[in-house]
Amino acid sequence: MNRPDNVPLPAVRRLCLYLRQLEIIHAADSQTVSSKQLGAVLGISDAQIRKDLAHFGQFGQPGVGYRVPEMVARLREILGTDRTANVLLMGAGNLGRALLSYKGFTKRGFEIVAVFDNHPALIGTLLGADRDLRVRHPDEMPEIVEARSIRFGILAVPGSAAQQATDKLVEAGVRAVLSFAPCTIKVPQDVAVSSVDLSVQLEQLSFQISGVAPM
Amino acid sequence: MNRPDNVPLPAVRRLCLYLRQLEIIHAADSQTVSSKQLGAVLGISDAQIRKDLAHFGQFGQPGVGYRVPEMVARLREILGTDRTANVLLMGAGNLGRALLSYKGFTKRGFEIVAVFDNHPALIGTLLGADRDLRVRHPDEMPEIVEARSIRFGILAVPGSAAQQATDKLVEAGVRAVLSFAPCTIKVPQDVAVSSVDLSVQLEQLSFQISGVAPM
DNA sequence: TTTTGTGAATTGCTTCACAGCA
DNA sequence: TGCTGTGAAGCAATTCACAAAA
Repeated sequence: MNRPDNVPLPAVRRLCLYLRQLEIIHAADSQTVSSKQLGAVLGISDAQIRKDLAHFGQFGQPGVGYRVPEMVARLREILGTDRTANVLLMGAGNLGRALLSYKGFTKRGFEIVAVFDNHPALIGTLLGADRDLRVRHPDEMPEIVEARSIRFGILAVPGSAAQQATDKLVEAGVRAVLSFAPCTIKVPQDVAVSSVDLSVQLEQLSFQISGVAPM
Repeated sequence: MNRPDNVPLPAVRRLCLYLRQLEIIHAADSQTVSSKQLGAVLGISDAQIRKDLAHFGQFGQPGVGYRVPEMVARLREILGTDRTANVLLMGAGNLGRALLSYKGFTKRGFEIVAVFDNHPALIGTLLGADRDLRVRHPDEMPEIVEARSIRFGILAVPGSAAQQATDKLVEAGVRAVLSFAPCTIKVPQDVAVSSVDLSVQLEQLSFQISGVAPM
């Protein structure tokens, strides 16, 4: 596939948004869309969209726009989500269990197929909508990762356990970690990390609204 | 307070990380820290840290570094988290309930003090660690927002209900929205939004690890 | 006419490098 | 010496503007 090495990370983030919106547009039976239309919905300039797509070659037809079904397929291919990926969950606390019952993952090609937790009381319990996932001891991780070709790990453990849990994931062969831990975690260069710290999100918002209108 | 208007958003994000790390350092009883030390832990250059802080005036002492307790206080003031803020939760499904039991918010100065949901079966039920929060009908929102001076709203509803719910929040007087809905939401210019789409996070990671090592 | 794809211009962010201070 | 604060330089990302295609 035509995969340039220097795609800005902000552009990648936007490509995900394009795909999300195009799937909505596709469901509404529109066959084509222009960069201007797409940008209007997402709050992004049309030029920005064209530049982002230009990293991956020709997409649209001048005077017409982009053919929606083709573009959905192309974006999925680019993002590597054209087939379902197996995901593991580390941490079966409140947040972990909520993520398990979150249907959005499956809908977009990610399926949680294994759950791990250090807590003895949790190991062996059955989770998931169909109670079909047994919580496993982290020592089983390498075996399961190999057997089910798992590349993604979701980290939903307390900050105090985050680095140790991450090391386990990496050692087991996971290639990408989505972390909800409220701390920085260290990984080897070839492992990708995305950190979602919910408090940090609120703090950013706090800054944005402070000083504008006093309270 | 000394609040410049042109602070880059990436810088604000990093300020939150500095605060988080400084609190950890403070708990470990270190009294001072240099930009170099802090940067090493967070994977950020020392110059970057000094530039970010420079937006808000003088912080440190040449030859010594930054005094940790002072800097924690100053960053909290800058971010507007020097006192606890009341937060409302819209949506009492799986994700919403997990967020309710998440202790990280309280720890960092955000407290969920009201829960709303459209679903009749949920209204009136008691949630939270102490079962002290009654799920309310969204029509009660303006009154509660006013009474409890709520500026933050967490949106944990399905995508299909997201825009309508957002409009309710904004109408009720909420100034900042942390959305978990898998779609773009429209708000007036003076309302801040931060969108955490979990699938988009995984898709970004998917792109990052695709094409590096084949699968 | 509409809309893409793209070099050029611009804006914004990060890194560099060093004067000044402890 | 060690470290901050900061102008200058360099780099990256976005926007502009227009030739080419439908």
